[in-house]
Amino acid sequence: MKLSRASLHDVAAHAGLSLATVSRVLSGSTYSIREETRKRVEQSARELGYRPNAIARALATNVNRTIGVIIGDITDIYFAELVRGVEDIARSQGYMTVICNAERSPVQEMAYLRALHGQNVAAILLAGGYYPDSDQNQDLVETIQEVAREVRVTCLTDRHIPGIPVVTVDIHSVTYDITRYVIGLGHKRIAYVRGPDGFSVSLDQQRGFEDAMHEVGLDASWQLSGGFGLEYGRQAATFLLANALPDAIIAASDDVAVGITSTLRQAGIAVPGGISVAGIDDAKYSQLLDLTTVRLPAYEIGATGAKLALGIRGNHKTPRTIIAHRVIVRGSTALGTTVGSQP
Amino acid sequence: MKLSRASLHDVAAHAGLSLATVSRVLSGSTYSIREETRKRVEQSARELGYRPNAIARALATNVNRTIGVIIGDITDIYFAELVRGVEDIARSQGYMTVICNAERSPVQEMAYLRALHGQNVAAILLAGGYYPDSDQNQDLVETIQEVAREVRVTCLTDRHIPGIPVVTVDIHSVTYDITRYVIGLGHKRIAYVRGPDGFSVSLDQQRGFEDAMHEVGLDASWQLSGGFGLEYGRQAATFLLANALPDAIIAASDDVAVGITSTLRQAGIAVPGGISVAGIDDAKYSQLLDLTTVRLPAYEIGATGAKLALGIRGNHKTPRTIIAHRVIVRGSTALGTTVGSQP
DNA sequence: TTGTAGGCGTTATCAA
DNA sequence: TTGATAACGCCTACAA
Repeated sequence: MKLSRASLHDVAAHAGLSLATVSRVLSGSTYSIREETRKRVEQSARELGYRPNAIARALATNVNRTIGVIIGDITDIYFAELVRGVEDIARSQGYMTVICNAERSPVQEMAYLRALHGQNVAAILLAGGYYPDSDQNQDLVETIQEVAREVRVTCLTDRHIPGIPVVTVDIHSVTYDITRYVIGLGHKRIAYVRGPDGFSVSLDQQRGFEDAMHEVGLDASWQLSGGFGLEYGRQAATFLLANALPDAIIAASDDVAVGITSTLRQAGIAVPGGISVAGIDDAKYSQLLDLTTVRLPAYEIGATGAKLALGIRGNHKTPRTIIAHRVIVRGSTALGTTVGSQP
Repeated sequence: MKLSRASLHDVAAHAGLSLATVSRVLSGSTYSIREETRKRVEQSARELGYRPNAIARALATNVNRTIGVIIGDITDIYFAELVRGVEDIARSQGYMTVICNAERSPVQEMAYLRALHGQNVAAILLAGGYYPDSDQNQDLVETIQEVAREVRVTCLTDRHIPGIPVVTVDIHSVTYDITRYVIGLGHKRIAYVRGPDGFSVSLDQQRGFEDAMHEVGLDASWQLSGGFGLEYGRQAATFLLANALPDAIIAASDDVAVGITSTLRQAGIAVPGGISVAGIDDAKYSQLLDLTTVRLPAYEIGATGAKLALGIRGNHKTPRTIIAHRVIVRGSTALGTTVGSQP
């Protein structure tokens, strides 16, 4: 019996008061209202089961206490943690968070950007890398700029768009640091399993790896292209097993590292005895699996982005905020044959 | 320079046409419009950078082409897959999906329910179990019923609320089936690591385990309370190692099973040689880790729920839709000592 | 084919 | 302290 929902108008009629008065009571405005009147309004509202219409309210006030987060892949634990960071801050400020899963598609990112803009959200957080050379990237950048003229857009990945603040980890340093650590263990023949081809994060990671290798005069050309999922780890390991094995492998993500490790072990190769393996993320299972990795502060990135966007921190002008990462040394890497360097 | 956004009114003025005509062109209505007029409107809209205001549109039409999903834990891969199912269907029907992460809190579920209701979404999908005996459960049920009078609410877990359709897996059978499978391998001393205490899913699982054990006259009292995360698996395994070890362990989730398995192996216990371990979920890593488990059709549940809610399937009256699960036999379980039964 | 005007549910600005 | 009434931006009979 889908009754049509009671409006302010109905409550006013029921209470024998004006619309304005009822609105003042029910919108929690700090207006002075006679106590008895207030009571009467609340009573009527309750009897009629009144629920404010957020849409109408948003139209009238032109503010919507909602913050939108567009993420690259809901299946990736990195984004899950990032979202939790956003939500905690948003909730503490009385904002609701809506999550949009773009599945790493620029087309969908644009659609969500438009949709959130249309919803008049207070802020939009755009998380996840991009394909700099893709056909749609230019469109996407334009859409971002367009939307950003009317709502605060913050990028939670390292994009360089004038006027759009960025909160991110320094991806180049992440791979640089883990590579240096592995080199420090004495390994020389180090292979690197990349993320998706042409993806911004992959490119930054790759440069980090190469810079670290070149800096000590090692060959950085042993690279396998892949992705961030487990299956790429298995593929890479299978390929290496069928060809030649390195001393150590650095993977684009913990998932990939796990795929590599379990495939190697199934083939009878000890990790770290035979080959050292390191990942990137510090996913929740990594500690348990004793995986050496780099902790990416996903939660903090989300939280900091939300603070920035909501104006609790900085003035949304800070162009680039870097959140610190940290190499986490665990048991999937061990000293190489050549040197006994410090961890 | 936050220009105030161009409205239909502005476009009309710019094009020298009436508001109505412009609206008809820009809202994609199937009205007959002179081609030249249409061109002129589109031109003006482009020049002014017009973007429709979804809020105003929703207010005027009283329809909002968005569907809301409230999930229990964004960190849990089960919900990620479920959300993907919802999104695929929603997108195919031209709906946008917003995800709300309630973190298994009834209070937050209520808040999101209210908020989505206020947003006038086309449908709300409520996924994730609940605490039947918690203080807030009654409030939550009432909120659901209240909201459901005005927007289609569908539960994606086995809740029994009059008038609210349910799409779910038969959880009791899930544990029953995996337990029977493990029993069939010849194991007798079987321990069960539960989900969170008092949680609906845990209770159903537990009954499934107990029924299967009792049916063949085995003792079902070897249970450890826990949760769905990795850490509970490690805790449980640590406890068992310190006390007595069973022949087989059935875990409330794949994460828990992985926690158990790696902890046991680190302690030198072979899996499945020493102890068989089985999980529930069939998470994406389970195949790689060769874990025996039960495949929970999260994606299908999401997709079916969305179809139901959007009226593409059934008439939203089907009270209870069960999606099939399936035991996936892999290498973490092996024949027990007593019997050589069929897999 | 195009235009006029009323309404969607709220808030906010004036008066009273 | 309360009440009219004009926005907010858009859609849609109804008229022209």
